[in-house]
Amino acid sequence: MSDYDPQAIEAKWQKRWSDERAFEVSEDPDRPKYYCLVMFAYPSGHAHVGHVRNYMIGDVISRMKRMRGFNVLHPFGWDAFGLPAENAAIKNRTHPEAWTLDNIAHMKGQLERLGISYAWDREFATCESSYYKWNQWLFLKMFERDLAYRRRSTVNWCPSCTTVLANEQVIDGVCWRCSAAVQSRDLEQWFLRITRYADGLLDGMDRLGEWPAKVLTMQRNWVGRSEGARVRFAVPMHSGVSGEIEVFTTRIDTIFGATCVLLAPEHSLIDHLLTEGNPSEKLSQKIREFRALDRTDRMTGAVEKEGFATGLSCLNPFTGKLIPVWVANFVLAEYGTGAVMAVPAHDQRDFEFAKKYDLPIKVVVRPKAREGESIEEVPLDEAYTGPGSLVNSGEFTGLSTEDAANKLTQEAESRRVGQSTVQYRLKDWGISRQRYWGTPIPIIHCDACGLQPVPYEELPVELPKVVEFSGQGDSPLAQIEEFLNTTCPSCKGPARRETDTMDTFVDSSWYFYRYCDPSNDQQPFDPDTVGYWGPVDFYIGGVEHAILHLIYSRFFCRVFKDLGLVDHDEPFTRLLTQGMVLRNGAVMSKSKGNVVDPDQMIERYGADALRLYEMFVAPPEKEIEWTDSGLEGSFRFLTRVWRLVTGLCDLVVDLPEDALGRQFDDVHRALRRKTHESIKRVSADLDPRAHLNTAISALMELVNVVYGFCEKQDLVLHTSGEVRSSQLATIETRAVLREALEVLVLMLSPFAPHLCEELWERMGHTAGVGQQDWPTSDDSVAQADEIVIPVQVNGKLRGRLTVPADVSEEVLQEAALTEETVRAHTANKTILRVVVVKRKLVNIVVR
RNA sequence: GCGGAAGUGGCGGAAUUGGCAGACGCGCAGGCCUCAGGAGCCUGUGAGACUUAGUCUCAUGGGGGUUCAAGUCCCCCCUUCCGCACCA
Repeated sequence: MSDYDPQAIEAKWQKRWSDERAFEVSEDPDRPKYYCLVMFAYPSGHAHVGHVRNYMIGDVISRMKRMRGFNVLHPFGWDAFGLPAENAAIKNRTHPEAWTLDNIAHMKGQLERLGISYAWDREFATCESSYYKWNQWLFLKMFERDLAYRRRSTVNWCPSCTTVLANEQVIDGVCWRCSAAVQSRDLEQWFLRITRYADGLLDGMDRLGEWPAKVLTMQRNWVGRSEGARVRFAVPMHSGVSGEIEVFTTRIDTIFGATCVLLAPEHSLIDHLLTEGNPSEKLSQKIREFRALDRTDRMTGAVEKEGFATGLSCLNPFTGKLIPVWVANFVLAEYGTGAVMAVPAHDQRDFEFAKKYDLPIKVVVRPKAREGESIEEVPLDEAYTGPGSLVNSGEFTGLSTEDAANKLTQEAESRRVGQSTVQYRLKDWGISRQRYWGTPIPIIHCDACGLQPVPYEELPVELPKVVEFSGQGDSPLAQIEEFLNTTCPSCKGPARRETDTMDTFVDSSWYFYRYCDPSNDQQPFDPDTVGYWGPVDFYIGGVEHAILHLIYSRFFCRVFKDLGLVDHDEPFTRLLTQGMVLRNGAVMSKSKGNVVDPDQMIERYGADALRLYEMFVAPPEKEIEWTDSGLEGSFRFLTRVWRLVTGLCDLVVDLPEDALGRQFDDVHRALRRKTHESIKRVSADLDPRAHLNTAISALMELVNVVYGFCEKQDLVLHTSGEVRSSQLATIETRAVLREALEVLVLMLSPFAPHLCEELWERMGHTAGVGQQDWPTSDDSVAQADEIVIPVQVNGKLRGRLTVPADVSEEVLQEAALTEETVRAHTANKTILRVVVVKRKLVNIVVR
């Protein structure tokens, strides 16, 4: 009866919460809202303690915020579309849906055993047609606004997943999911025009002060805005080819030093040269070689810089001189115009290239530091890329690089040979996936009418229940005649459905809005409802989504805003990226065999101990190494709490309400002080700092102090938790104990909710601990009457003084100078100075 | 290569603004209680020295500096992790 039995307690309270629908919420304009969200789960099969950590952080914050009077939305759901389900289906001859639903059922059970305070009635899975219907709806809205479009282009192809990937899903040249090397393919694909919002995504970051700086930096790099100019170089007829080459440059100020133009191997002029010109066999050969180079090796500089003269020349519009046109393997077709002007003297890559092929190097910028020098005579051993003033630049000579850039751009514009422009690294988001288990793209291909949107009233385009998954051939949907063949909504003639499905990141880009209004069948969500709950106040998830999911969601937020469905600018006000849980130094994974199963831990120590351990071991952002002994320690602490409270609860019930108004002696005052000090510390640690680990250590200190107090009061706690000499306890003792224990249980409850509900009930309360107000500290109680002041001599600690808290500086100084050890160090020395910092320390400077 | 973050006992980690370094926990050691302890409770636990109830010295990756005072601020270096990486 009196032993801490987490299994019994946890089952009891989980049932009660569920019966009472304790965490369901509705809009309440009279209370401040708080939307606390953890990234929803991919139903891979089993949750491990790494996932659990993410959910725990959200639960602690949610429970704490509820006690602080907020109307807290804390939902959960499933990112249920995706390849693993399809692969499992192929392997096990089952259906992706069956596999997915089984996994959801299992994982939901695991989460329920952790006692997380989710509003379960808002749960949904993205594979439900009631959800993905709105993906399709949104796609059509985007199609109407030219935000969704179809285009043939070179795309990332994962040979292992047999599908296309977005740029964001290629990490260091390999597939983000399966790590297979990504290949290039030329395909017709659907894209979402995220680039339209490039500047908005950048500007919005100014408002994301509560995001980790690291994530913002990553997003900024990803968008990769750079200002510069496009300049056209005319190509006079040569071997049957002429035209012009447009280059992108951020250094138009160096254009007088451009001694060569470099083309990407895929540049259209090269195509012309190959088809209409008569290139030498050697040149054709080189171009083929360059084009065959591994895409990512080329992008990352892993291949040596190489080039070959095309035989063509072009006219530098500013010098009026003809310069050679080369094809170079390091020029990227995807970026800018696929052509660059090479300025060897002021760009390190061009410098190396020029050295290698003996191209002229013409200095056009003189560094500030070398004003007046005749720099042309000094041989360069590297490019000078810094600012300075122009030389050898015609009428622009003498201008600063900054002024020159402006003037040259104006000049280029007025002469119609170029214009200023902004270039981004960000590319439109390719969302076509040649797979089955995803949202069908609601488009119909008609030979007569072209691309036709599926009419809104025909949504959703349901995913057909396919039986066979071979893993062979192209899109599985293309093999299903009943799905494929349809009629054109416009001409009613025979037509074919689009057979690609959407990237699952579409699903996750707006699910947080759907939670606000999960069963709306008229629109994705009601704008007023999202107006109440949104944006998400606190978002918790892994840093691996720093650019993927988080940038897509910010994009969708802007689209929804343009559609008039949301009124905020950013979807997630505060972001916390939690650290991973490692075992033996590695991320937990089935293949490594180092997965820690939460169910086993719950069975041995209970969910509360598991929760507490994962929150205590390190700050939430840090990765942690799993240790069983740490979990045992947390269990031991909870047992200590259990014994303390159950052992004393007879003493603390049935006390007069005004018991705390009495006069207390030093020992009692000390406990009260600790209690109120703890309220301050724990409150500040949780909100706003989210330092959950130090909040727990403050609670542990409080428990230690209460144990010490009991010992002083001769209240001997048995192992079994019974108090031996309860009859000796005075009203005063009981009053301060009650205060301490109530505060303890209240503040521990976000971490160990089951235990605390049970203890709270045993302390004689009828309403649940989660419905209580968060305790407030009384500064007059927290204030110590006496404080300990360290005394230093020449910065070294030499003694401590116990003085009244309100001691004057003069008295403090006097006391410090007469302290015994201090005097030993000041004897026979000259006191130069005494630094007195009020309530902090005294430092005596002697010589 | 460029940028960022970090480096504190045997271990995980504490230390708002520069103000007692090592909170809290793990581990370890001793004691109490026990038939027993791998339960519980109490105590100790950075290193070293000495004239060992105490006192002193050293100590926050290394080296300099600023300051009455530095884990915290500045400069240089080392290591680790993360991000970017031919973006013209």
